[in-house]
Amino acid sequence: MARPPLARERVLDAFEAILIDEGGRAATLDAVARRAGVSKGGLLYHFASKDDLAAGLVDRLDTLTDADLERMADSPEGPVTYYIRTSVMEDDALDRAIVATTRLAQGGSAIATAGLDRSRRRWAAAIRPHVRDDAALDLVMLLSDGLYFNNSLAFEPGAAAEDAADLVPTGAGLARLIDLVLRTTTRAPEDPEPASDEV
Amino acid sequence: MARPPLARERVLDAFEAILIDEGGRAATLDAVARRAGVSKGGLLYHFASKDDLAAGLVDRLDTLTDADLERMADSPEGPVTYYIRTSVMEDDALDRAIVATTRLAQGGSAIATAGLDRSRRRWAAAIRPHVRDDAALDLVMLLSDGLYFNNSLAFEPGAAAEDAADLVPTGAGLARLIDLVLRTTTRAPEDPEPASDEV
DNA sequence: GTCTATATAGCGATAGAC
DNA sequence: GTCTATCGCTATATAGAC
Repeated sequence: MARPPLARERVLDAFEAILIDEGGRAATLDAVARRAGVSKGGLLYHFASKDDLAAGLVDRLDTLTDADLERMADSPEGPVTYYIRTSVMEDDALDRAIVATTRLAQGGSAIATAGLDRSRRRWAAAIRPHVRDDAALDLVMLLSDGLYFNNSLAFEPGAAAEDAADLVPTGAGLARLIDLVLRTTTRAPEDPEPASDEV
Repeated sequence: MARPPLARERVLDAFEAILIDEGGRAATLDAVARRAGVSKGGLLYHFASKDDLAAGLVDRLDTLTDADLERMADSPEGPVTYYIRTSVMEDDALDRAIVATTRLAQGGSAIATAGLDRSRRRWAAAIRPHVRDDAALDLVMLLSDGLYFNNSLAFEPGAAAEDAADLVPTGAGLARLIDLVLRTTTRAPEDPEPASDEV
């Protein structure tokens, strides 16, 4: 680890913050440097190009994913509950890295797309042993993706924070949703033979 | 409707295509005009500004949402199955409009964010009567969002089309997922829920 | 390691011919 | 209704002083 230069982290924080608060188009080198309290030249000393800045954000996502996988494995509530519960935007370091990287990916950054894909596969692999079958795994993963998708839209400049409240379940609503998912994905099915014929 | 000028539609198609294929940053007026086979001046006759171009895309999304709500209401498989099934990217007009608008929203376009939010609320209102409770509605909506999120990432330049295949269920896997969701959301619960009093 | 100044190119938008 | 030409601005990136 050998803690990286502080200015470098501050630049990365600023990049992340602008991506989240104002969207991908606003995240210019000028804007990032200003927010980080350095000059553009100072920024470019730490990150040689904008692509390098994106790579730095993806590195941060990888590191935070490592830590989250450990926390998830140790979680007393179980990996499924932990994963869904922590998929609502709580503005912690991991949430911010995910939303910021998503913004980059949607702008067209290949490295951001690959980084998101990599983290997602690691979470899926860790969760798989704790759910009934592949359909159940799909359900859990997609639900989490949906939560991030909505939270990320809710944080856009066009959306009032109050309006977002009823888009995504929080508190008791989230608890009921998790309960629903747990019943659906972790237990053996009550009716062992679905025998559905429609597609 | 009084069919709009063809060139206008071609420009909108090109805008959509570039957003989907190359991401938000690549969707410049020059690139859109080139792909549509018109000059930049020609483009700007139909859409006075880039914001106006975004507004045109959102209008298209609204219109396609109208049509989809009708199809969903008439669907013999039922609204829930219809909604989930059609949430995988099939490259039809509605899918393309949604993914393209999502790219714009993540770039920071307030009008795109508002448009997505509006369509999502209309779908939610149409589905609500067909599921058990609000938690079930959340599940269905978030699952659909998750499918779009993944499909939109899979279409990014950084992701090979083959790799995307195992990210999102298709065919039989999708059928099993829908079956799982239907059992979870549409039937009366085996254990009758204690009437909860919040929300 | 951080700054200012500057080069270069690309972007959105306008003007005006046809 | 579509074109070419061009303006003014902003973006990324470089050079070189401190």
